[in-house]
Amino acid sequence: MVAPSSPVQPALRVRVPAGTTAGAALREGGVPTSGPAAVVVARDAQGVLRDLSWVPDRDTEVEAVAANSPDGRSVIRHSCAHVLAQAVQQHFPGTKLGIGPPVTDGFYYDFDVERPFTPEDLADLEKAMRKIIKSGQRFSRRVLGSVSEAKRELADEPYKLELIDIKGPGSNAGLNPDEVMEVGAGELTMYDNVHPHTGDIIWSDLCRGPHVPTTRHIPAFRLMRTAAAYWRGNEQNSQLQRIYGTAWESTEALERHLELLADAQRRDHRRLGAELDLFSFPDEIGSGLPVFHPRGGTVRRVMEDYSRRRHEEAGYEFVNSPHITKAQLFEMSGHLDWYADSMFPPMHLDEELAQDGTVRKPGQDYYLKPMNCPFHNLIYRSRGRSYRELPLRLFEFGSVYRYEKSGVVHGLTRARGFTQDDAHIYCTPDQLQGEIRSLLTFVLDLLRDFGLDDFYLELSTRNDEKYVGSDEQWEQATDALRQAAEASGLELVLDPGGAAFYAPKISVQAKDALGRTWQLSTIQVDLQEPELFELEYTASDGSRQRPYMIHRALFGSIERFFGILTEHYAGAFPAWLAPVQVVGIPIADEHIEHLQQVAKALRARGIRVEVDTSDERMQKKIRTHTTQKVPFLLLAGNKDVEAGAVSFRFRDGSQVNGVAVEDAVSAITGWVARRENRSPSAAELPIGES
RNA sequence: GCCGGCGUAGCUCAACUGGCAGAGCAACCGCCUUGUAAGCGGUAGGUUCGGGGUUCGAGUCCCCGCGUCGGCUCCA
Repeated sequence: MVAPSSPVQPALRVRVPAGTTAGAALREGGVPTSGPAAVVVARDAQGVLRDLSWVPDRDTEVEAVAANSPDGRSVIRHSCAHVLAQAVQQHFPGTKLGIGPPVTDGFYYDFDVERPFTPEDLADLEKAMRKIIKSGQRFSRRVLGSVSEAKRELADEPYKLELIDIKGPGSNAGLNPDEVMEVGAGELTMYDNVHPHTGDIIWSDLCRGPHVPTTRHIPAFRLMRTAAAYWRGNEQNSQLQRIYGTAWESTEALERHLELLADAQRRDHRRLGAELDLFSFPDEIGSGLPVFHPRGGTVRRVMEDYSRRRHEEAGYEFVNSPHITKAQLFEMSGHLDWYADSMFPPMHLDEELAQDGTVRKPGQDYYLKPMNCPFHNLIYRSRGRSYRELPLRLFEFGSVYRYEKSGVVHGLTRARGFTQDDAHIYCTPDQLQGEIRSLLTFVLDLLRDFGLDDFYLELSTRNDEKYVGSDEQWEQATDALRQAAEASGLELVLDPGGAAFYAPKISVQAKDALGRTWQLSTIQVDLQEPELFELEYTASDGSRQRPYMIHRALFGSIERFFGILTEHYAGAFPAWLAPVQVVGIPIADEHIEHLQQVAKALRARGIRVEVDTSDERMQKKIRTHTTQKVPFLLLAGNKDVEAGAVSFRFRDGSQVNGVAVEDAVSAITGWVARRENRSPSAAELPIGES
């Protein structure tokens, strides 16, 4: 999710004389103190964010941090989290506090509470928070003298005590500083919420700050949802109740954010899948196992056909492998050692028992395959290989099954059965670098063809707890990927420890129409499996050599990519992918015949076209097929029939009337053949040009 | 897997504290013959996710299972 754009003001810097508050100096300097650009905190000369009440002990310069800046929003959100915690402890006495940091687009706070929160609780808490905000409590920073003093004050807050302990002298070992706002480097501080008139301390929390000056500087917020979360993110720890909220510099910004969420909901592929009759998840089949309906099947087939063609052109060879295998294969590949938990449990076959019930013949375990690579390795080693054959690129639309935990299954993007556009490239060490580079180009080109064009790369390196192979191998493989990634010129983000047990990887992250990023293609250099499978080729000098192996999936999974595209286009697929590309709508029955002729001409040129001959009125048909997101509607009435023409109506409501049939046909076929990803409209379609 | 919410017709949703399961859309059958986002009328459609329990009586309350949604953890 991206923050709604806001005008970026040049940061205002002012000089703060010793003994003066940063806030006073900034006010003096004329920075806005109300509205969306109001100053909420100051950035000191070292770049550290400070409360406006901060008083430097010598003259210094500070910069105003506005409410509508990324840092400003984080501070507002963090302060809002404090208000939430105060409201919770008022409403539910005895509740223990976890942590409450700002996160992307909002904040959360974790609580150890008697019973989980209900939706009604959220409504009550929001009300209580509004009251607190309106009362204008001051956020007041107080430095604690010592660890023991802190522990005395926080004796009733076991989680905070734990944080103080973990912090230890001068280190934040094991804590993510972005998440744990409670303790900072150097000193322990409390933030007191102080009554604006009486000066009484109403509520306090261990916190490194900074905060907005008063609760009134939280202009707009909303509590979003409740959830459970493990303390310090560890499954072994107790589960706390988390409340998520969002907060913004203005009501308008909040509204924009909520609208964005609503848009995402409207684009949800699970919803569109049902509305557009693309696919479903029948309960009878099981969680995470989709069926594709004819319309979804068409889109999918077009995606696959196009991908096949591109792969063929790029020198791939097509292979096939079965969905199940004896355990032996995944023992050899190491998958059973590492990933047995996320594989479907084995089918035990061919066991024979004697009369007395003892095992006469032990039988075999068969597994559904979670990956295709071991099969491709077997194809590789089915005969002797020569260096002349390399690089050998084996491609398969391979269906795999993974036993995803029940809580993580999510539509098409996280399914238990899905089809990878999987390939394994076997090459010589000399070919590795060139192969990765051309692969990266190939991948990005193909993604662009589907209308995704905003990318960055992520390099996932070895997880030191979970890997096989030698340091040298990992270094070599990682370097090869890094070099290729750097050569691509795309932004490269590091993901330390994110690799699979057998290989480092580059993943292509793509942004969709709403600015959300999705991990799509992955490229992995694997030096382990060729060894495990004892893969070899004969080099030009007659020696036996071990090939390098590259794993790559481009869409990742067809189903997942389908889901992402559905959301990216909000169901309005580009015409070349649309399940139904053209619908003919007669004004009256007597115009059906004319449209049938047009449809015939289109169909002859490979266009997916239907004529709506139902009893409905023309207006209703337009509505129906517009909501079905058909890119081209062709209407015909008396005028059109007499002129040998049709009238275009597009998804956006624009129209071009009285187009000669021949021109209409070539305009549509041209648009589809060019694989235009834009939605056709009167302004976009070059009618009459061929 | 864990915590919480939800599950009523193909879809979206009603049914006050337990008291005769209902509407719109879709489907089907008619009428209307139409120029750019819903013409009119009718018919049919249900073991209220499944199983067990409490009760004179359960869509509603309790237990178990399945599915789903939001998180956490996970994601080769």
